[in-house]
Amino acid sequence: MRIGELSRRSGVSVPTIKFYVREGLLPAGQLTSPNQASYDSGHERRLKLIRALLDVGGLSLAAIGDVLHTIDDPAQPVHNVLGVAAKRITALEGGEPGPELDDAREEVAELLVRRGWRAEAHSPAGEALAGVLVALRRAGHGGFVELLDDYAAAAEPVARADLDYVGRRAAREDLVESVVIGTVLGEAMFSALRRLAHVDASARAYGDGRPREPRGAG
Amino acid sequence: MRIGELSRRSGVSVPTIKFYVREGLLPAGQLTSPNQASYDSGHERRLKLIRALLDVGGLSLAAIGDVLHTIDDPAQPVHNVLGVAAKRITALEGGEPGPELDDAREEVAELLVRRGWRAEAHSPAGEALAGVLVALRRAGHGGFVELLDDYAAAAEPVARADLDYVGRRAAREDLVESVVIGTVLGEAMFSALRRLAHVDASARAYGDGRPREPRGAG
DNA sequence: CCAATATGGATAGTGGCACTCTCCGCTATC
DNA sequence: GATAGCGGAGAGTGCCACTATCCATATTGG
Repeated sequence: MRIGELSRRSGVSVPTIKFYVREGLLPAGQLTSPNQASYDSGHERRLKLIRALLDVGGLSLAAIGDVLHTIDDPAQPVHNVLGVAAKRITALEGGEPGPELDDAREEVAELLVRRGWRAEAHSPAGEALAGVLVALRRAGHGGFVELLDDYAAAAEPVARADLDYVGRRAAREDLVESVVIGTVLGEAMFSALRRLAHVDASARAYGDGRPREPRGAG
Repeated sequence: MRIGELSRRSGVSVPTIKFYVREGLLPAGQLTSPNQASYDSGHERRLKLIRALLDVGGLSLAAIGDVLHTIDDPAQPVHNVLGVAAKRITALEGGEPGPELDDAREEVAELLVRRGWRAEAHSPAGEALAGVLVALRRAGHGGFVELLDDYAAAAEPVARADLDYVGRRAAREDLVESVVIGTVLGEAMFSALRRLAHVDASARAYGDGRPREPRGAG
C-alpha cells in the first residue's frame, strides 16, 4: 500500500507519518521508484503501537523511539525490553538527592525484603517509588505511605496476570510487543479501574442518597 | 516570610512562584507595603502540593488550577473533589467515536454490573477505561482485555485503602487535599509497585537461577 | 496524451506549555 | 547611602509534537 492508504487505515495524517519516518520511529517504505514507496501491514501495526503508547500511555516520542529500538534489536533479552519500557514510562529522574531520598530508598529496600520480591531498590521502578514517597512526605501526606503494603499486595496478582499474558505469546516480536503494551496500557487500564472503584467506594461512604450496602470482602 | 524564604523552603524559584501567583495557582502574599508582601505556611504547603501534582502526578498546570479551585471552594462536596481530581488526571478526550468505542463502553457497563460497582460507564473514569480497551484492540492486543477482571479485583482493595485513609481526615481542607494526593500520587505509587512486581515476576520466569545481568548488556 | 492528484523528501513554521528574563520603581537592611 | 531584595507585568525561551510549504516526479482517469 502507499502512504495515503496507510494514513487512512491508521488514522495518522500523511505529514505525521512522514515525520515519524524522519524521526526514526517508523521504517521507511520500500522504494519502487525514486519517489514512490510501498508500505505493508507491519508499518500499520507499528503505527498503531506508536499511537497507543503516545495517546494512551502518555510516552514522549523520544521514549517511544527508545522502546521501539529495543524491540527491534533481536539481541535484547525479553526482560531488558520490560526494563526499558518500565524505565521510560516515568521520566522521574530521582529528584533532589538528600536524606529524605536516602530514607525513602531504604524504605523501598525494606519493602522488597518484606515481600520477598526479587527486584532492586535502585532499579528505575524502585527509584520512582522512592520519589513518590518523598513527594508524599513533602506534601504533608506522609501518612499515605502506610498504604504501601496494601498497594504492594494488590500489585502482586496484577503483575502475575501480566506475566501470564505475556507468557502465552510465542513469537518474539509478538512477545516483546505485548510486554510493552502490557506495561504501558496495563497501567492506564488499572488507573481507570482504580478511579471507577473510587467512585463506587465514595458513593458508598459519602452517600449519594442510596442506603449503604455491604460488599463481599471487606 | 517573604518570597525569598518561601522559595528556599519550597525549592521553587522566585520567578516561578511569581508565575504561579499570576496564573492563579497560588494566592498572592499579604501586602505590607505597595511592593512588599508576606507569605505563610499555607503558601508553602500549597506550593508543595502544586509541585507534587506537577512533578510526580504529571498533571498540567491547567489541570492543577482546576483541582485547586475545587479544593478551595467550600461549597464543593468531597466526592466532587474526587471527581475533578480523577477527571483531570487523564486528558483522554474520548477518542474517535465509532462502533469500537460503543462496544468498549458496553463492556465497561457490563463490568460495573458484574462487580456491583456504583459507578457510571459514562463517567470520566469509565470513558478512560473504554478508551484503553479500544487502544488495546487497535494495537492488536485485544487479548489483554481478558485481564480486566483480574485488574478490577486488585483495584477494589486499593480503592478501599484509599478511602479509608481519606476517611481518617477530620478537617475539610486536609480531607480534600488527601483525596487529591491519594488519587494522583497513589496512582504513581501503585504504578511503581506494579513495575517492581514485574521485575520480580520476570526474574522468576525468565532469569531464575542465573546471576543478574548488568543493565545494557546483551 | 494530458491534466489532476498523489508521492517522497526536505526545510521552515506553528501552537502549546512551563517557565525564565528583563525591567520598573520602591523597600528593607547593613 | 549603597546594596540587595521586592511586587508586578510584559516579553522571550526552549522543548515538543506536529503542520505547512515547496519541489520534482509518479500514478491515475479520461
